[in-house]
Amino acid sequence: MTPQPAAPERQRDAERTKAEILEVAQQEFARHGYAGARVDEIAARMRTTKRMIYYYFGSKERLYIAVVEKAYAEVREMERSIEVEHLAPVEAIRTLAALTFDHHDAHRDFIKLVAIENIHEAEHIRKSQALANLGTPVLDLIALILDAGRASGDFVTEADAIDVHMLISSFCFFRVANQHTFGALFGRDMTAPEHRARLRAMVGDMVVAYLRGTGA
Amino acid sequence: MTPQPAAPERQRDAERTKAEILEVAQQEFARHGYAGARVDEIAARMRTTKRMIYYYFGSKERLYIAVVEKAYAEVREMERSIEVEHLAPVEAIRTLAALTFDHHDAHRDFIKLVAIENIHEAEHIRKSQALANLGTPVLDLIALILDAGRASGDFVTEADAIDVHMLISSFCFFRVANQHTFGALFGRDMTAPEHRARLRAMVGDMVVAYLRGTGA
DNA sequence: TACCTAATGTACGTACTAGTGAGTTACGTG
DNA sequence: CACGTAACTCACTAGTACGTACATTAGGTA
Repeated sequence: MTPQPAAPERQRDAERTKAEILEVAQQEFARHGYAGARVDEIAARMRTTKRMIYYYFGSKERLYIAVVEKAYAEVREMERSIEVEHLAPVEAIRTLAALTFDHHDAHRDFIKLVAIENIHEAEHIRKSQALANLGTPVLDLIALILDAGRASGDFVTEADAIDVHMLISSFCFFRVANQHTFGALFGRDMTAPEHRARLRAMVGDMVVAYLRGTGA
Repeated sequence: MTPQPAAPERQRDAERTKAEILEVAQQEFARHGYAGARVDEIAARMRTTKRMIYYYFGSKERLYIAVVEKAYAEVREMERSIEVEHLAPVEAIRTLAALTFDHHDAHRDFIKLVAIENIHEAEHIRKSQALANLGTPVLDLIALILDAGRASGDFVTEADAIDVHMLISSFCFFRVANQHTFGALFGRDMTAPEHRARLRAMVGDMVVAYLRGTGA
């Protein structure tokens, strides 16, 4: 982030235009779903025109895939920045749960894109080479914590890293993704500050209790 | 289900036609989302015509709302049939978790409709009078189990019925709703028989461990 | 400075899609 | 069996949405 002293401010800047398209497209797709999103609407909300969307991305579908790829890349970037190796197993897993919670809380558009992609049975991300090669750093991290926890005797569980990731993700994802129907049917806004704080602690308690093996 | 001896087999039957429209529409909406669903496609998959959809439901949106109302009504019906009052608290909650798991497993279209409705921020179910009055029998049931569990000393938790419902639902919902992206990214099919059985047990272990309060 | 090309704007075409107008037929009722 | 109405068919329209042909310009380079 070196501050350019008097930015060039080119009128024509491919990178800026592409980035702006992706950002607006992400909002549009997240708000309306793939079929409900309007290419014209994306164009109208920018300083560029619809022509540029097709110039850079070729089609609505390829634009959508680019949006999803970018969103996933950001998640992986965040996962890679997690540092919990210096913590004891119980604290490490609790911290990981809290960070996952915070990440879901902060990236509503990403959550919606994942939900949309699942409605289409992941047909788009399966087409994406970029996503297949992203790797899953968080799984390695969880595996390390689980091994340490079993060695120290804190954890008594047969669950593997994928299970634990699923356990944490399901809680965090559901709270954000289903907030609207849940709120409408049960009269509770899971994203309101008081519930947010309580549920953030709850996901840690839940996963630790489970890993300690007292539910069997 | 009294078997009619030589069914009347009317050529014109409003109820049958309406029911068929709802069934096909449920599939179409679940598969493609609200915007992606095609009224013409729904009509093409039936013995009736598109005109009848408008004759009975008025608009694509009102048809969609009718589909969602019917799906939710079936869930509530199932919830009302749960009988666990004769069980000890730990077994009661474990049974409830397993039944919830089975229900999510068996109603994929419903799961997708809920996901779709959340993408649209529940704007449709908020319009529905029928859904506001459905009630939530499962919450009363959980409240009873929680009280019994606290009285018996099995449960040491501050969580209320809505929290516990959310805990169980999030796990069961995520496994089905996110199976496609999860499978594509982590290479594990959470709906494959071996994982299905394992995860079914896991949701019970998880909620019991949490309620016993050993995670704090 | 002349030139070339990436980047951009304008206007339009084609196909689709929700919704409808108007006419037709089954079927319960008196 | 006549009749009225609910149930149904067919053909059509108006508007929309993705995508593109063509014209234009900025800005780097020789």
